[in-house]
Amino acid sequence: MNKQTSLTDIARVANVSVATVSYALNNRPEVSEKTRQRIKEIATQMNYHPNKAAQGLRTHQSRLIGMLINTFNSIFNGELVDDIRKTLDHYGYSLVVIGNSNADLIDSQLFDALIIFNYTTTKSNLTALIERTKIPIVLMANELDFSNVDNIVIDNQSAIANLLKQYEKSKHKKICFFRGSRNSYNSAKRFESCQTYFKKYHPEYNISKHTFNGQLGSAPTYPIAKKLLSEKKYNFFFCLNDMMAYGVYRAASELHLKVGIDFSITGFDNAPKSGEIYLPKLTTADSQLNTWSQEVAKSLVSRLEHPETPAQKTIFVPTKIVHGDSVLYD
Amino acid sequence: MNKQTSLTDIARVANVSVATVSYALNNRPEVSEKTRQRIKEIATQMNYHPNKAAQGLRTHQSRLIGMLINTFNSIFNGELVDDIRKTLDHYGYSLVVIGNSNADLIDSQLFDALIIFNYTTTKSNLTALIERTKIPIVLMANELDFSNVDNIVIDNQSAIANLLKQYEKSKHKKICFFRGSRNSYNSAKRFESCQTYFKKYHPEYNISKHTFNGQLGSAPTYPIAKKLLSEKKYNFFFCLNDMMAYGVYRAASELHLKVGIDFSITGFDNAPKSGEIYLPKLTTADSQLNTWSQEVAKSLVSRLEHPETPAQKTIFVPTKIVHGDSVLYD
DNA sequence: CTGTTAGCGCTTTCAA
DNA sequence: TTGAAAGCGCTAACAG
Repeated sequence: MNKQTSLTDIARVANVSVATVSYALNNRPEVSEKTRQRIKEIATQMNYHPNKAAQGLRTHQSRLIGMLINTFNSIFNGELVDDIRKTLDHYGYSLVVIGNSNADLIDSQLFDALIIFNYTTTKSNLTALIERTKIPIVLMANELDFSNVDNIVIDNQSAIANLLKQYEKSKHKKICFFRGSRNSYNSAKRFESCQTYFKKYHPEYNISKHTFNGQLGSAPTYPIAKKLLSEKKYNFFFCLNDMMAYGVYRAASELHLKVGIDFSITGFDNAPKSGEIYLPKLTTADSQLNTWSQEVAKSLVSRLEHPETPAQKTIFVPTKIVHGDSVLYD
Repeated sequence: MNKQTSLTDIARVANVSVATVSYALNNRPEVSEKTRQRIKEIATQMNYHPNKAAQGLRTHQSRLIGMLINTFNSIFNGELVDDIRKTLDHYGYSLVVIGNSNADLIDSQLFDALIIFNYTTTKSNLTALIERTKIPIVLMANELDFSNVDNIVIDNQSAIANLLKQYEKSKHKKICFFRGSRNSYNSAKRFESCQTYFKKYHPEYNISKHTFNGQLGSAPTYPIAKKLLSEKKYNFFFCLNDMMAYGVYRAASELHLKVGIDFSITGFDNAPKSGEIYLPKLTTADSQLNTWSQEVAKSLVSRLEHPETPAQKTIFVPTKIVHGDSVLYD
């Protein structure tokens, strides 16, 4: 483990001061083009790479953005993370993802900003974390009111409204709901929106009595769906995410029931990876990952580059209905 | 963004020197128990958290272990990452995951060690990266010979041998293979093992002629499988991972063919999350994530704590056959 | 245009 | 048992 080359090493070889080397490598105008070239060459030859710790200590910024996630497993949306990473990269920031119990890293002044994604903890833990962390924060599945946090979340409410429009237009009227756990922000929000809608337009129908917990997964949904489908009590399955919808698909396939004919079904998320082998195509709401990741990156970068920029509080990322053939219309 | 408290701040308040504060907080014997307590209390009160950059600069170690991955999407095994993270955590190291194009972070002396997982690049890129990086490295899907790298990989060969034993015992003899791309280390290794086996035991059967590219996914596999199943040319589907096997399942279901009766099939990985809704249970090889992650963490920690420990070159993590009902025996 | 120097926050040697 | 001080590698203010 022989030492990495440092600025001092280069300075010695180039016969200049460390300052000059620093200027040269940071492309600052203080140095002549000739020296710059010479120093850059030497640096490359000596395989120089700046020491991030030293830079960070000196400048009080790391250009590192931390993303805190619960688990690398689970409902974790990789494409979204990739998108955010790329956008931040473009602005010269690096995304580093850390798990749950490494949250203490955040306190060690390693990150310039923070993205909290898919991170479930008690509200008080999260609040405490935010309160002692003064850097810009984006919450992607929460709505909390702090001066340094932007909440950038899916517009669940309008998406649900659009999805329920499909229900209104459908021939199938006996509706039931599949939701996930109560402490999933998105599942809770979506269900709330359903309730509000039904209280307003179909007050006679108490949807809580027709709601099942599919735990946001196809596996837990499948047996429930199989039972419900055989009983023929429902013919519209309103699923609060796609995975659960595919659990229903599977059950239907085994019962030789035709999706979009014998019954209707909608999902949420437009997660093609999981469902591309299912036919017919599912009618669902696309979370527009691209817009979402752009907003997240933009929020952080602008607050980082212009510290006076205030957090914008809550941004609702629009969704788009993707029309499949899983709903039978009137 | 008012400044974080530093050792100096605490020293001032406690009326001691920074050295004493450092001793106290690092639980070193040089300081009296009384002062230690007093200082610790003050530190907590002042919400002190050590600055990692400063620590790292001074000690030349960060206790940060970087994991380099290709994409956060794809064939990325979250459970495995979680396991590694937990084990490292237990030894006092934090895992941070970074994507593809942020590989330059590695050169910035931020990490004490490196895990390269699921990272596809040209061999020369990877080699160059390893050569200029002097810290301990674990490769999880590659076999490269460098003094600072351990290759800790699935024992594909013995797994394939065990899987092919199922084929030998099966009633179904018309075998075909589903593999992924050639630059997937695991897919390549597995296919190689199949070839070696057939050359030895069934030299008359040239398996390349009966091999299809399912791109390691169920979606690309599905249409190919549907065609093959209808043609009835094959009745044993040997899939180099589970996802492709589920593509075949789906095709079979649509053709009303019974898995384990009309034809046999095996997988690889034992990825329950993806397949738990498929019946009957797939016969596959379990990659024993737990053993794997332990080995990875142990290798790094021991090399970190005892720098004289040499890399052990290649460790093959054993697999275990999981018997399902997808093979019809004689 | 180039060099000298202070100092970021921390650990650790050496002296008291 | 405590403190003074050096220095990790870097940036930037200031002097020349």
